[in-house]
Amino acid sequence: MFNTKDDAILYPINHSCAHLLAQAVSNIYSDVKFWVGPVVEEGFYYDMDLGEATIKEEDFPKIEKEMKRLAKDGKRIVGRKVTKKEAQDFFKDNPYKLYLIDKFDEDSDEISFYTQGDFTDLCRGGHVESLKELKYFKLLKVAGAYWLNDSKNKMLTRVYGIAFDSEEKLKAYENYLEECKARDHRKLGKELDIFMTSELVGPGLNLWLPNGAVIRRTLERYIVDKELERGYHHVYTPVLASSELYKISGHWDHYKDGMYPVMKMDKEEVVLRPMNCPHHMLLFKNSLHSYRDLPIRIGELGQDFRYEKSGAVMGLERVRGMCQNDAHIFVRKDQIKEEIKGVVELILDVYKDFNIKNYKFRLSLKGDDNEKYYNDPSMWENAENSLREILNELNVEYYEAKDEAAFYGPKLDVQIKTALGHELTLSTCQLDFLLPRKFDLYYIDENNEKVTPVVIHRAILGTFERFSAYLIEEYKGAMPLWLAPTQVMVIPVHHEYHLEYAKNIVTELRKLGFRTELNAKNEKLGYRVREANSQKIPIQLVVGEGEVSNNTITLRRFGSRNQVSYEKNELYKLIEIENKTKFIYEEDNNNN
RNA sequence: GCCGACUUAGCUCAAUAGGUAGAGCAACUGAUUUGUAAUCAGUAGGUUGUGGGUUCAAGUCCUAUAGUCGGCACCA
Repeated sequence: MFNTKDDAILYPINHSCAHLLAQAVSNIYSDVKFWVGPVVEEGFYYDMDLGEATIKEEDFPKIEKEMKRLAKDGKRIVGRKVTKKEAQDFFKDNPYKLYLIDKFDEDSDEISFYTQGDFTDLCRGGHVESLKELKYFKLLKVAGAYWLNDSKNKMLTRVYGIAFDSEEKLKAYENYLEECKARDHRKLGKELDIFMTSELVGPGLNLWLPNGAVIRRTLERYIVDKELERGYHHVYTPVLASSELYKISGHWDHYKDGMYPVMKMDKEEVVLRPMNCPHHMLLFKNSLHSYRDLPIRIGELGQDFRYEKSGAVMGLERVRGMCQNDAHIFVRKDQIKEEIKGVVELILDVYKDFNIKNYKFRLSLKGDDNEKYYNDPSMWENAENSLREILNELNVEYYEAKDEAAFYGPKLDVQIKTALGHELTLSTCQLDFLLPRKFDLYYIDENNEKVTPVVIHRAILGTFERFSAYLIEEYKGAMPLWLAPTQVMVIPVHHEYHLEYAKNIVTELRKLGFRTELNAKNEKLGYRVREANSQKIPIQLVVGEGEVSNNTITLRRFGSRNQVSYEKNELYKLIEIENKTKFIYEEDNNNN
């Protein structure tokens, strides 16, 4: 919607604006050493080493004013080629630029400078003609960012901004930011009483309030039923295990720091489990399997704990206590393709029910770091090629990403973007040749030989925490009927005269399985309708004199001002069908 | 974890320059007797995240600590 990076018009504007920002900063602050200032999907940023100085958000007006002044002055932005020597001389006091220049060959003819007035930057170009064209821009935020994206390096100051070619677009962007904020699941989660946290419990450990519990329970029932339909077998395993289990699996070496510390008792040493795979490996090992038994699909709504870094914790999106919609599928090599197809089908099927459309399949491949990935090149090649082959056969669109695999194998991840623009993995399907070996798993093949199975790790809803967060943001808190915490609110026009009739409706609807509440407060009807709307209750039933005498109900939906009267049973049937079809509401901008 | 900011009533927010905390909503009580997005009045509600410090005086300044937020790094 606001992609500045791939927009032919906005790219140069944002790129030049990054230079303008740097120029303004260099005029205000002394001894600033600049790193780079690229255009990103939403705007641009510039990274700089300010020495002892800091830039705060309250400094933005001052910097913006200087940017405006420079822009008004309207210097031309002029590019020219320079030699490596020339570049090195010019930036001799800037180790960051020298690092960049160093990457060029001695006789490179690709080094260029861009100059506007008294400010010159090393840059490969892509600018507007003159600073005059930069009129509609805004600085957005300031943050720290490690040089070269490496936490071992110095942290530089990064200032983000965005620029447009018209006032309207800038306004539209500001509105869009407001809209995004309104969708934030943390805000809605508080307003709609979905979840809470407490310092007495701890960061990243969420408490699901009754409304959130309904959403979660509905998701749990839904996905377990879907999986049972597809031949999964669900299990329960403990959230604790001996630390030995993770030493065998290899997780200990890779993720020790991300695990809650060991609890020591007399002779035992246990940890909170960070994932369910090892437990499921043991389940497989519990009995002897014939090649005829495979695939074996073991599912669990597994509660896990990970000690996420304090800066990473975020609402229900990144948490320390989570419940995974997990499963491990034990297959023969010849079944891999079929089974992964089944998983992808399930994902697509589920996404349809939730009306999830903005997702991308990502083939997550290993990187070059041998510490990070299990060292067995042929295993990796095999696994990565299998996944790629399957994706091509399935004819689903996907992109490949290096250095995104698990330590034990490549993944097929489904990536989504949250209301606040974070890219996250919602679903995942991982191919693993390693853990079965580590646990000495085997089945007996047709020649009576022991053969190691392959494991497919998969999570469709990912974690209930993250999936709920995503749904809340997608639906703007207005859950479709089948997921709504309170599905029906019955409102008698008069809190005494029509109470009996209203109560009967509540009883009848509850018998039909609807989560129904009564609002018979001594308040005006308008007030109680307003309450139902601010709680985003999908079905609001008003009954008064007319309804009582005709045995009817007047239906009002969340986000709509229409009122329609129905014969009682007719209405019950209508909403029963709607509940089953997982009806998705149309967007309505009049919602609160 | 790192850089920066923030934290005042259940919620959303006020409190000029340091002068002893205030409003709306919600809650409670009463009046009102309601036909589709706020009926009226009253009552109660706070060791200003927590611990130190400066000062005659701290919500306001300093310091430590916790939590939250924005990024970065991380994400099995």
